[in-house]
Amino acid sequence: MKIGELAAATGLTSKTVRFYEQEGLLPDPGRTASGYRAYRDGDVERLVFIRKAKRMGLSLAEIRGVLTLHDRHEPTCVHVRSLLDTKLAQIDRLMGDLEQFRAELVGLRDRTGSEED
Amino acid sequence: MKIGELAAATGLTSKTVRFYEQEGLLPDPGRTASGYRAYRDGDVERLVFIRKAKRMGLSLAEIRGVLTLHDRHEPTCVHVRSLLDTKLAQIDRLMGDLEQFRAELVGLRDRTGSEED
DNA sequence: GTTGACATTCCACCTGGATGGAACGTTTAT
DNA sequence: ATAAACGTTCCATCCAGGTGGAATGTCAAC
Repeated sequence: MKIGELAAATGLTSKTVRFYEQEGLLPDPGRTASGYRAYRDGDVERLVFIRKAKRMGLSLAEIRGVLTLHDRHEPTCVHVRSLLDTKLAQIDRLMGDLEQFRAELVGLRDRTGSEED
Repeated sequence: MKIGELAAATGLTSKTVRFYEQEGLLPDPGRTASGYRAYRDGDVERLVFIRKAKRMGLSLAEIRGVLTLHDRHEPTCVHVRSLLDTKLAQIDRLMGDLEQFRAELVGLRDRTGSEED
């Protein structure tokens, strides 16, 4: 799989894929004889995870942390578990806040909605 | 209320408050005789809202949109309601995704947790 | 065998969201 | 009346996260 195909399969651009590699989010993909990056199916999954994590508000640095953890199968447990627990706590807090914020927006909408255009 | 007090009350810096004003998120605060910005209590609430909205993933431009809507009490209804509905839909989608992502992280944590340090 | 779509590297540039610092004025406490 | 602590403007700088473009190489189709 060449970079353009990977990009198409994940909704990114080739530029962005190279950028992520450079930022340490993707392992060295290996090269074809002619020097093209050669990706495998697992790389699609990885990029999909990165997109998802980004949407969840993680920075690339945080995502790199999670992926690094995932890549080393050896358990660096204490450090790793605390990283994940921190992230989980943040997510839980965010979800609570979102719910509250949602209510505020609904209030705004219904207020404007009470008067007809 | 001077800018530093407002900043302290909201957890921002004076720099950031001026920046938000410049970006059109805050109305002209008026000035003291000596040229200092003079804020009122409502401005605290407004900045707290801005912080919250930022945490929810809204850009400053989007927040400006919501605030502008809030400021004009006249109903620009169609446009405004659709803006809010779009935002609400995004929030709902995000909340669903967060839940799913949370489960993925829990999976990672429990996998690492299965081996002792 | 040439044309067009794709790949490579490298370097510059862009946006959003601030932050730093210089040069200067004001207020408060002592 | 002077120093510290705060305010003002303006301009440069920074960071994250990319994007654009030049110069060049490769591959597939005709």
